[in-house]
Amino acid sequence: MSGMDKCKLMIVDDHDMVRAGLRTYLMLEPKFDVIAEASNGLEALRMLRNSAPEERPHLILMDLMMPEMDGVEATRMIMKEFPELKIVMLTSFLEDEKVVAAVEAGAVSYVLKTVSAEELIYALSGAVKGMPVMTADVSQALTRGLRQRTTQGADEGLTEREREVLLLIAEGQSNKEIAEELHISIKTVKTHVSNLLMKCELEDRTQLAVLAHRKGWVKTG
Amino acid sequence: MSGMDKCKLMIVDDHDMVRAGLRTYLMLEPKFDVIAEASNGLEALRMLRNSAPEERPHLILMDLMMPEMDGVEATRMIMKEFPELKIVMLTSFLEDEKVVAAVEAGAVSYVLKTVSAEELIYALSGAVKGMPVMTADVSQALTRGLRQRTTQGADEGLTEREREVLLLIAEGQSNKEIAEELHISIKTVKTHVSNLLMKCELEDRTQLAVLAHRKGWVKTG
DNA sequence: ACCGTACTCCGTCTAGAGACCGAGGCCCGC
DNA sequence: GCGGGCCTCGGTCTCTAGACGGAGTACGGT
Repeated sequence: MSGMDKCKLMIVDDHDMVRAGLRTYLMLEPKFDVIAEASNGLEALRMLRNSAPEERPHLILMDLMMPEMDGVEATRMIMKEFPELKIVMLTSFLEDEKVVAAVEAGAVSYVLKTVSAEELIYALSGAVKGMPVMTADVSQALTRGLRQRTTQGADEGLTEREREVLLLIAEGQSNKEIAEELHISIKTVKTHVSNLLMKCELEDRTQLAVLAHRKGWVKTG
Repeated sequence: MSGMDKCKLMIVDDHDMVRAGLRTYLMLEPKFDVIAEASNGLEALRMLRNSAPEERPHLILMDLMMPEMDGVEATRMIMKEFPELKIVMLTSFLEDEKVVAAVEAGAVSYVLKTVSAEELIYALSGAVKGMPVMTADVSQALTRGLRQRTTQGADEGLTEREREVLLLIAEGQSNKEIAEELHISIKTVKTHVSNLLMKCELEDRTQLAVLAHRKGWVKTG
């Protein structure tokens, strides 16, 4: 896009009031034009698919935590179908893993919701050009998260079934309970657990449960 | 306050943009007048203390999660010093424990950030009269949280030593490792673990680890 | 046809977990 | 002094967890 055009924005956040706040923020900068809003990732994706190319936004302000489809997953899918779009991730919390996941998914920038209007506009202006604008704490989280990833990177070598078992372990269930819940024998559960321990390089189920909670793989964590 | 007066509001939230959104929400209803804003509980408390009684707000819209002092703690302290104020808790997440804590601290209502402007104004109008306005999911969370509290309310019947052991279990350590770290014998560790299981009404160390993470008793959780 | 991966199940075996019993030392309040 | 709570340690016992080896099925790619 040329420097004189208006930059078309899409806001994706499940909180009405956050969207309202963003709109007032963006009113300060006339070059940004909010042309669409969605309340979750899936809705955003559908809106993009159902719109003509010239109607699509240039930039998407995407919340990280949303129902239906979260920001990381939505970013991944949107970047696959519409790689020309720039996505800025917006979030309340600064979690190392999430920052890494967002950047890996294709987000240009990662902005905390504590930003002022000026800071946000600065970050968006950079993002339009594909330039990430990160505050010091975000970039620290990014490097910290990457370092953790490489040292204990056993994130996704897990089977679907193994992930199921892991989640149940993280709920505090015994092998017997897991076997009943999944309709398999205890022996099979033990096999899965052994494989999990081997892949994650841990020693017992308690450490698996701790890992799952630390990584945020379990809901009520 | 009489029905004709304007209702003076204070907004407490660490996110600039949420405050901006709330202001635009409240512009729809002229009887509400936002007279003050704070970005955390401590700041709100200080503002109240440094203001004359006639300058103080009638109603406070308080975010739950904030730096410095969170919404529950702030509510507790504000209600102690200014019991005539009504406080509406505002949050992104529906956690049973938090709802109970908020109500116990003295909040009139508990509102999710997903509300629309109309719903928020309705809730605030009720809160002014001291009437809690809860959506179905919030009241469900409240009753669920209260039930959990009574059934497994063994939050603080734990000994100092037991808490130490619990934290190490929540780190994924074995009895032997815990014994070495605390310089006691394995037998003693087993005693503490048994007492923990009895007091928390759980069945094994993995469930203890899960409990500790769920309750947020461990840092990297 | 062959190989690789995922999922399933079986038996055996060892070490740890946890229950249940008891006991001694310590400190504090009655 | 005496009781009670906390921390400590011991023994015995049962059961689960997990390791290890083997094996069958199914599905998909080469």
